[in-house]
Amino acid sequence: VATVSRVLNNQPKVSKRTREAVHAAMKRLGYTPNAVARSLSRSRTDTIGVIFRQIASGFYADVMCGIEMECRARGLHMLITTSDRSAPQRLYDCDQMGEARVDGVIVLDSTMDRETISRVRSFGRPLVMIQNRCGEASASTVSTADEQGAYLALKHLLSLGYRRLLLISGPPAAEDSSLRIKGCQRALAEFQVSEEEAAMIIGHYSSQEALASFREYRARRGLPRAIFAFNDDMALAVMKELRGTGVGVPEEVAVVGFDGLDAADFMGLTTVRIPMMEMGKQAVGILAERMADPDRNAAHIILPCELIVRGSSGRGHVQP
Amino acid sequence: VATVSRVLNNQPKVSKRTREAVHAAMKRLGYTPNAVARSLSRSRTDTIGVIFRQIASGFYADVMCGIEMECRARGLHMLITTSDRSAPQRLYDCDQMGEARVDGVIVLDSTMDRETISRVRSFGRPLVMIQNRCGEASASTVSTADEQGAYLALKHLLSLGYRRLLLISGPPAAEDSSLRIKGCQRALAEFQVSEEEAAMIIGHYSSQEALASFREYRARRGLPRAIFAFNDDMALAVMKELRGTGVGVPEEVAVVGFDGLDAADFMGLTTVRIPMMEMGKQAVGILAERMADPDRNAAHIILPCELIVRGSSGRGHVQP
DNA sequence: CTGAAAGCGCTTACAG
DNA sequence: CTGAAAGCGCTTACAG
Repeated sequence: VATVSRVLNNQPKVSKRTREAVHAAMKRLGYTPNAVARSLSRSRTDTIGVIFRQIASGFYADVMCGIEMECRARGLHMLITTSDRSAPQRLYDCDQMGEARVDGVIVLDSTMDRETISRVRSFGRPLVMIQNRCGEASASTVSTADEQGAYLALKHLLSLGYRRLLLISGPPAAEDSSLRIKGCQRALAEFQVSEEEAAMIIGHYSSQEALASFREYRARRGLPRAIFAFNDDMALAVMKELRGTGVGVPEEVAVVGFDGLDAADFMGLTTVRIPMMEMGKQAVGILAERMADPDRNAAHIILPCELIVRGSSGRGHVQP
Repeated sequence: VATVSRVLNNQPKVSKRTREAVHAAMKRLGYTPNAVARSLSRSRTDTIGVIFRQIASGFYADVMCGIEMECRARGLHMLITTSDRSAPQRLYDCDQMGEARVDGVIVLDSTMDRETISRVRSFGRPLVMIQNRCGEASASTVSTADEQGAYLALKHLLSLGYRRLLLISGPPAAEDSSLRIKGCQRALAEFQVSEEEAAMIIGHYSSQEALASFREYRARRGLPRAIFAFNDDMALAVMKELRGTGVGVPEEVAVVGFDGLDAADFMGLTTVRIPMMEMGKQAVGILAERMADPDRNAAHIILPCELIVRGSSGRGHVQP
């Protein structure tokens, strides 16, 4: 038994002869190692837990794709769960993940609450947070240059001459959303445009909520000249709403999004592209390093993002 | 130890007093059950393996969402892997899943090869295949009314008066694609339109491959009057190509897809909507039943699909 | 109703 | 280089 184990783990101290004999017997008997037993004795599962806000959304799916690729490359399993649920359910799901003894966790939910995070911390395993650190100093993070991306997007709109801007933000507590707001403020300052020229409504990164807020805003204040939504889902929903109500995009209202989904490409939406797959890969990379060496310091990776200009932002406002 | 186990599993033969004492001690010590050990002794992991063709694609992501929801509802973990890889890599990934001792497997890849499937069968666990049974008589299946859906789609185009049709199919070996071809043939027969009026190119369910085939077809034979692509990804790619080259959709070429992605809604693409989440849920449902009772017969579920008419198919060809 | 004991299938010092 | 033995943390008959 011990020798078989050594052969399976490619340990050096086995004679060529027995090694071959073992391989032959394994083939003959159709033997498959039992990873559960291995996990128990090694107290290591080679499995990472991934907590997403939701699955069926372009952004999360793309990041997950990167995570999956890198897991495969490193021989890791992935256990996934979704966090867009009621608080008790979410805590329960996290506990389940903890009981499964994952070796590390990736959280991808910029709206994640503190309680859930602290539950995840209680696993005592390395944690990597994507897009939001939730104030967890000891967690590693992978994010994108949110401030800069938003700055570029708003600068783009401002330099085309648009004023009367409308920003559609994420949830107030989301770190990436706050950073994007900062980027917008920087652009406004640079163009010496007062912040009154840029109204803001909260869209919670949800196309439905963004749409509801937008309709309300529109009823009260009329149409803005340009809209910058902090993700593509919201931008696309608003763009569809505008066109559906006979408003020309970009002729009457210019629209810019954030993320770089395929759907944005299809729809000709100007956006800020985040390297989603790369984020997923990097997250697995730094997680695996901390799993191998738990004393390693938390790493913080910030990936660049890029403004992609398409039709929805138009060629600029004709100055009077 | 035994008593603690009984408490954790809510077994009846425990006095209220000890039960409470155990709970108190658990809380005090911050005890978390070790699911790995439980799996080893029960030889059951409460985990299902899910093999997708790819993750970052609307169709798969939506089905996965349904799978995840149902897994949560039933207390199952899910281990996922992607099958859109080289054959050796794919086999290796499946072996890894087998070693992890999943209790059951869901395969969602209508292009899956026989060898991989037989490897998955060798786990000796229940298997549910979504959209394609790959000739595995003993596997349960969940699919949609492919023949009927395609029939409705083509009938829609034919009844609008379009002729000179172009079908863009999936891979020849994919069962759902074959069924859709049958549905198209039925519609053609019903309209007494010869099959020459409906050319077919193979798009392999891939927007890139479909686009390449389409360009080649167009160069050789010119534009058709209407296109029916067997999934939305291909339909959207072709629609974008047409508009990008100055061809009006639907004025010059009508386009219809299949799947019912959100992107199709955004783009105003007429399509056949498949209940993707429901497919995922049902797949977990019948898998869990077979996990509980392995002698149960294979189940075969066929969910309805529905034609959603939007702008891309137009109001019909003006008869000369 | 409760506890001691064997067993799930590995890994890993420990002898030989 | 190889095998016997203990141990990973549960579950489950088996006694009491």
